[in-house]
This record gives sequence, structure tokens and C-alpha cells, in this order.
Amino acid sequence: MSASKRDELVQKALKAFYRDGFHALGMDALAKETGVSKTAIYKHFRTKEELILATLRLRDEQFRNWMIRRVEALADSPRGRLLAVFDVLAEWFAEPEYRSCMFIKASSEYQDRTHPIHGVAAEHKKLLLAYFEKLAGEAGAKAPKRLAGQILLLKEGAIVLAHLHDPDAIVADARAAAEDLLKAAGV
Amino acid sequence: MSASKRDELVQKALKAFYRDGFHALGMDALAKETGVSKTAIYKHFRTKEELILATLRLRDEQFRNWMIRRVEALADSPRGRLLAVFDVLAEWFAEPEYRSCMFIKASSEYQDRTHPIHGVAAEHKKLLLAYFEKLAGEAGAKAPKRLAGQILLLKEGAIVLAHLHDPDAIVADARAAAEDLLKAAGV
DNA sequence: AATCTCCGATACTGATCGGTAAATGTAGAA
DNA sequence: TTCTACATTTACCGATCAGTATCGGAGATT
Repeated sequence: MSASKRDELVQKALKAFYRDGFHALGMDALAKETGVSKTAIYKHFRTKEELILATLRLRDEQFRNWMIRRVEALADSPRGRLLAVFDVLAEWFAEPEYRSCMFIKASSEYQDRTHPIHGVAAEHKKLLLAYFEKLAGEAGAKAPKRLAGQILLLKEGAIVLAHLHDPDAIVADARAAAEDLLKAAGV
Repeated sequence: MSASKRDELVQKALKAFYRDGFHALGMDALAKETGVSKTAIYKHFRTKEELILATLRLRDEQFRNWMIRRVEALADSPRGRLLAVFDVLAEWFAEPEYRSCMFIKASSEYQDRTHPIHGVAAEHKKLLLAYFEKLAGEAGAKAPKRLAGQILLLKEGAIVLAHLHDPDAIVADARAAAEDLLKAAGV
């Protein structure tokens, strides 16, 4: 299998795991869906867990790239970008395939904090937090770390609730909250 | 099986599903753990899904009762109670068995919005939202619905992140954010 | 005491789980 | 053309999945 075939497999597996869940999707079904036989899959990934880790690493890269690019396309100022986070979330929630956050789901199914999958999920959120912290610092917030943490709290809450309730109402509340928090942080 | 035996089974199943996840825990393992044979379980629940629904309904009742009682024990005023929500969360996060929210996990594993399990999860969050809205109204907030939604956002975000990062830091950020949002709502 | 009734434990169903051994196909080199 | 080497498919492994048929044994009825 060529490197590009492998990437294609991981990309398709990503979609399938996101749609069905990690335990719910078996390797036979995955092979059928991707068109890659199980033997060929296991040539490149020693276990199902390793394949899942590869999909999560791809998702981390894709999601953060997408979010940051969209945020920077929507606003120029650091303050504007902190608020644009919620406009980008609104775009995401509006996708018909939206099904919450893959990392939240991963950490739900692999709950042990020492589990590698749990660790990748935690790391993904840390990297987003670091981005928010950079924006908060540039915006001149009194306590950039705290503001970044609060934006992340709103973002994660919105992701969970948009999956359960009305996404538009959720994101409106979250954005309004972010505005209040920015003001409170002197931004 | 007596009614109390049935309750005991649901209680034990609740613990087990919360610990292991819904797909990950099989009925054989559940029977062994609860000490109730599969036949006896299926006498009272036609399918695994029905048992899961029963555990979620019990969890909903137990969790909301517990949270409301603790909130009302910690503070007298509506404003104090809205903030006390985060002190109660801190208590929860400190439990060694803490593993995020059972309803978030349920909606992760059963993602289809038309699925009964997904519906029970959505309903649980709606009931908590209604409680927050009542407190926000009593506290004299300008827009009680919005404030309640924002408190819920912070709560859900905190639940998710406390499972991934440091719970103490998360809950501190969430509580500080809630204070700012209360002030912005004129409370 | 003898019989009846019904609950639950044992043991099983076919399907599917993650993972692999063996067989087949296919390409290039000699 | 024939051999080699590798990639891929088919068929399989024991274990476990959700769910059930069977049968023994305890309690109630006569």
C-alpha cells in the first residue's frame, strides 16, 4: 500500500469512527467501507487502537488548521478573533454530519487517564487552549490564561449542547457569554 | 425478582456502565458483576437498550436530586446558589470514580438524535437548564433564559475538561466566569 | 405428602469481535 | 518463460456479542 493509500485509509476511517463510534465500528465493517481488506489494514497498523490513534492525530491536525484558518479569515484583531471562534463553531454545528467532538467521544469511550487515546484527546484541547491564550495575550487581557480557559469552557460546553439541543440558540448564548467575559477581562 | 432486587440491579448496572461504557460492557460481564443471571435480567428488560434507558432515568433522578440538594445546602440566595453550582461540581470532580457525565457519554455512543437514549440525555440537560433558569429569575437577572444557558454551557464545558485536564483549575476558571456573567446580567 | 407452578441458572444460538495463517494474484528480473 | 518477492484476498482462529430454550429446584396448593 502506498503512502497516499494509507492516508486515504486513515481519512476514511476517521469519517467512519466519527459517525459510528469507536467500539461500535468493527474492523470488518471498516474494511468493507474503506475498500481496504483487514489484512492490508493490519499491515500498517498493529492493532485497532493504533489505527484509532492515527485517525485522532489526523483529526487534531485537520481540525485545528481549519478552525484557526477560519478564525483568522473572519476577523483581524485578537479580540475579534476570540469572538470569531463562536462564528466558526456555528459553521461547524450547521454541517449535517455534525456529531459533537471526536476527542470528547474518544475520551468518553477510553476513559482511563493513562490510556494513549485519552492522552491524545487531552493534548488536542491543550493545543487549542494555547491558541486561545495567544489571542488573549495579544488582545491585552488582564489574565490571558484565565480568559483562554474560559473561552475553552464555553467552546466545549457549546460542542456538547449543540449535539443535544438547538445549535443556533447554544452558539448565541456562548458568543454573548464570551463578549461579557472579554469585557470583564478588560478587552 | 422483587422490585427492590430490580432497583438494586439497575443501580449496579448504572455503576458498571458509567465505569466501562455502554458498548464496551457486555451483558455476560454485567450479569457476573451484578450477580443477576442474564435470564433474570431479560425477564425485566426486553433488550440491553431498555436496561440502559432505565439506568439513565435513575441517574437523571439521582444526579439532579443530589446537585440541587447540595446547591441549596451551600447557599441561601439565588445568586449564591448559581455560584454554588460550581462548588458542587468541584465536589463531584474530586471523587476518584469521576469519569465525566453519563449523559454526555450516552449521547456520544448513541448519536442519532432520534435514538431514545439520545433523547433521555437531551432531556436531562433541559431539566437542569430549567433549574438554572428558575434561579436566574429569582436572582433578578436581566435575561434569565440566557444566563441559565450560559451557566449550563460553563457546567458542561467544565465536566468535559475536568475529565481531561486538572479539575481544580477548570472549576476555578468556570466559577470566575460565572461571577462575571452574573455581574453582566445585573445580578 | 404429592402435585403444580413458576423463577432463574446453565448452556446454548448465530453473528460478530479483533486478529492471523495460508493461499492467490501480480509485478519485475533473469 | 520462469523464478522471485511482495501485496492482497479468502478463510479461518478462539472469544465474546445480544438474546433464548431448556431444565432443575423451591414454594405454594391440595
